[in-house]
Amino acid sequence: MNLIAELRERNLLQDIIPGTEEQLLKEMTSGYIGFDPTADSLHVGNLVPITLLMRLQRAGHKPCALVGGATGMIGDPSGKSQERILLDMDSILHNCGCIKKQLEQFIDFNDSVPNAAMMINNYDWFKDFTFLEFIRDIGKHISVNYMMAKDSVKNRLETGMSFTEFSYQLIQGYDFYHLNKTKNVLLQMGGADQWGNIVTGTELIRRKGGGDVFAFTCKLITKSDGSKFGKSESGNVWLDRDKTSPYQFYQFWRKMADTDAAKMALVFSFKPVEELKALIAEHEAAPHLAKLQIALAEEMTIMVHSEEDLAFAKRATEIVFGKSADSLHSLSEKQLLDVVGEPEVTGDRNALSEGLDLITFLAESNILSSKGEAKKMLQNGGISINRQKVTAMDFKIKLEHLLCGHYLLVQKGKAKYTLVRFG
RNA sequence: GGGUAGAUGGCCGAGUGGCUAAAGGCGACAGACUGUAAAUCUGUUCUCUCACGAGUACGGAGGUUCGAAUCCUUCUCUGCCCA
Repeated sequence: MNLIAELRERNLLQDIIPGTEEQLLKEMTSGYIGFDPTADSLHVGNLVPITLLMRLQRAGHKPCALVGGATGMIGDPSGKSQERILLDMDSILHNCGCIKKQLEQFIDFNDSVPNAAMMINNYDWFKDFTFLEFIRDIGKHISVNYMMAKDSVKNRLETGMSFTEFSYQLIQGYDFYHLNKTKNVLLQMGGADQWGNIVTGTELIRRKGGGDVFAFTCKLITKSDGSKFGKSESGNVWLDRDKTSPYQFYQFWRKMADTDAAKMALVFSFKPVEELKALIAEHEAAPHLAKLQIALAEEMTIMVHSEEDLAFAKRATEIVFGKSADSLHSLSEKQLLDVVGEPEVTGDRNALSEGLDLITFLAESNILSSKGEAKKMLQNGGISINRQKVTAMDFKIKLEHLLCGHYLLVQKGKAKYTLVRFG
């Protein structure tokens, strides 16, 4: 399989060092991508480099996931308009651990295959590297003029940049050199914003007398409306199920704009390009069916979570968005819990006999942050109880509202729900 | 080290003694329309309060004043120019 040709077909390829395609066709090649430990979970934006590693492995090559314990301490200025706050050592180590664990589920580390994946942390080779050694052995090979010409630096010349961030490209460049020398890694991949850092690495390898190395970058994922990919209503969409539930994760893909769906499907889906093109054609003919979004949401939810999580997400979607409101009332207790999940909030059943004030309850149960907010949401028509919109400001929750005698489904807006159990 | 410009709500940005919880924009949240789309329109957007209202808040600290985001002192940080 020709990886590069496939990426090109998926409109993913941005820059490529000449000879890369030939190298990948010639023999099994080790290629790496770095992940920044900026948070304790990866998010959907990281799925692009993750799928690159997966595609690399599926094409018969050896993927290498680098967790940036060292580079994370410095802060990559690429694409950033401002100096960043440094993370403390404890968080970096913690984040590295979390990210490693997540990466493990995507690529095959089983040594029985010749192209088993590797996981490495650049902190391991930087922790004992002294500053003097570094600037003498490495810094000497790269001129300041060369470093200044990089976009990541040039863009910051006006607004300022610390020496720390300025030196970032050398640190990442050294990674490539080190991996090339010690693990025979010949390829570095990354997002388009990484090109400058990658090239510093290849330059360093060249000047230190190494052999040919290769690299390519992927187009940065952009949405048609210009907003950042991977952000949704409540911030980042994480891969960690405790931060973004499988239902929310499924919804993120399901709600993707029509104009973005075709592009995203090509980027993220592992379905053959031919199949995707057929789906895209279908999607364009009948966009209101959202077939493309659903197909992608299904594939991604299985990839990141599981078949069971997908089934759950789809059932929840049916209840939350389904046309008939009374289907909710016909469910048995088991079906209800199966479909919307375990209750996240509990309430006092005794308070219901004379009616529990909804505004007070929403605020006190922390479903909404305050009575003021609850009142505003209610006024706006943004609150539904058991799929029934509530507009009365003095609405009282009573025993007869409960589903299966115990439960109340509270919705804020359309897609967000909380299941409450009384008694 | 010298000079100079600046720091305002999630972001951008107006405001240069009371009419300022602070214009406008973006973003975000919700509603209508729809297809859980886009575009459009409407409402909300410091905190608490059903509301009246109260409390915090224009980089930090102190001061002038009946009254300060606005004036003064000082500190911190940032840009630019000179050394």
